[in-house]
Amino acid sequence: MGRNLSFDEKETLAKVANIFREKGYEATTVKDLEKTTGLTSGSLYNSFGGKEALFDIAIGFYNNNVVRNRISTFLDQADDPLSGMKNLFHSLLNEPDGQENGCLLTNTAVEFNNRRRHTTQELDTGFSLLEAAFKRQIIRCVERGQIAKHPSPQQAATRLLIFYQGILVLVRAGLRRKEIEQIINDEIDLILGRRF
Amino acid sequence: MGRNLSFDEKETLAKVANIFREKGYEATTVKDLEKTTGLTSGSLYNSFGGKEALFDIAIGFYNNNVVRNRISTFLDQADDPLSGMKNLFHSLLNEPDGQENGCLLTNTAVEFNNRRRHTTQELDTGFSLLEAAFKRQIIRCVERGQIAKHPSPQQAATRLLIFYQGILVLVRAGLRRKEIEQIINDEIDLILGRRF
DNA sequence: TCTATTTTAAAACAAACAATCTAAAATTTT
DNA sequence: AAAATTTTAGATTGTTTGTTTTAAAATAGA
Repeated sequence: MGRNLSFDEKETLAKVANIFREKGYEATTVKDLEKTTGLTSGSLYNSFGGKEALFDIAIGFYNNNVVRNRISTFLDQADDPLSGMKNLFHSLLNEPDGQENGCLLTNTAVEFNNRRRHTTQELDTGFSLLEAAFKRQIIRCVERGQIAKHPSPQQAATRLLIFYQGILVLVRAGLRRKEIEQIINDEIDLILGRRF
Repeated sequence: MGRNLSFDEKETLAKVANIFREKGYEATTVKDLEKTTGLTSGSLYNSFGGKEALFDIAIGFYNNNVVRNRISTFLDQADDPLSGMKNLFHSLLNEPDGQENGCLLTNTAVEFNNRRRHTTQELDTGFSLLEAAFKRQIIRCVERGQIAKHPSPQQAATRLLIFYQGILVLVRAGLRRKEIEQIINDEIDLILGRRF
């Protein structure tokens, strides 16, 4: 058995997912991947296959790490479920690095329409992850008495998913941050059926 | 003064806008442009400049023709403003050609983040066109007594814009058409403040 | 009809692309 | 320490990319 990999696979995939998130699949070159990971194309191809395979792996990584982590932090672990929900949406507007790269799932869904069937499947997984978390959170809000019993938590969750994606489109374009900031609380209250 | 152009400029731009809408900027090659327009690269470069210039021109065309035309047909010319609004949203789910290409503005906003500043400007124009039309329509709904006087037509219009973009993301990925179909009427009623 | 000017088609261009190959370096196992 | 096996870096591959050039065809105006 020869030597081991000199790089941390998760760390590399995080970097890869991030550059794909920033530039999209087509605009990202293998040279870009070399630069951000610090590896050469030989290493990348040896470990992951080609650019396309790397992209698919990166999306899976994004689902199982980034998305799940955000759901866990903002929703499941939140003491106050309603505030947690709102915080999650507000966090879309203030990305840590100041860039406006949106979400890899959103960006990929738009870049490829229904051409690439297997990414579509990964995307559906990611969207379903979000939607299911929204639904859980709505039920928690009801249990805490923060909102009235909702006629259809499932439908409300899908609405939130659409709202979530819509925000990410405008964020990605760098448009209307201030307006969206003010809208989020109202819209969530509205979808969740709070009356004032 | 030599000969005139042998092709119709508007017709060509419509085809160009459509292929960019389908495949995105990066994935569209000059060969694709030649194929869909029936012109050679020489003609295209002579008339419009390069690929990038052609893209910018195509977005302008899309705003001033496709978007404005949809607003006019579904909203401004609708006898029943509330139904017109709902019809516009439902039309997103059933594109005539069966493909799911979404909207050129949405797709472009996501493909380029805030890298390309001049497309950002055209995008803002397009989004504002939609938002302003939504606002007009809300006011018309109030005048007709279809909804109660809205506390902030402007804010509601922005919400509709976000909802609109969110739908286009899911449509583009070919996901959840049936669910969205059922949600549209409720969500519009909700944003517009109809009580049941 | 003639001339000037433009469009057009096809070939040609350099640059950039994803992908592969090669030989050397590294390190695990024996 | 030796042998086996893998990673690695760098060079190189053949394609594809966007763009330009060329010469011929077309046509508007005089």
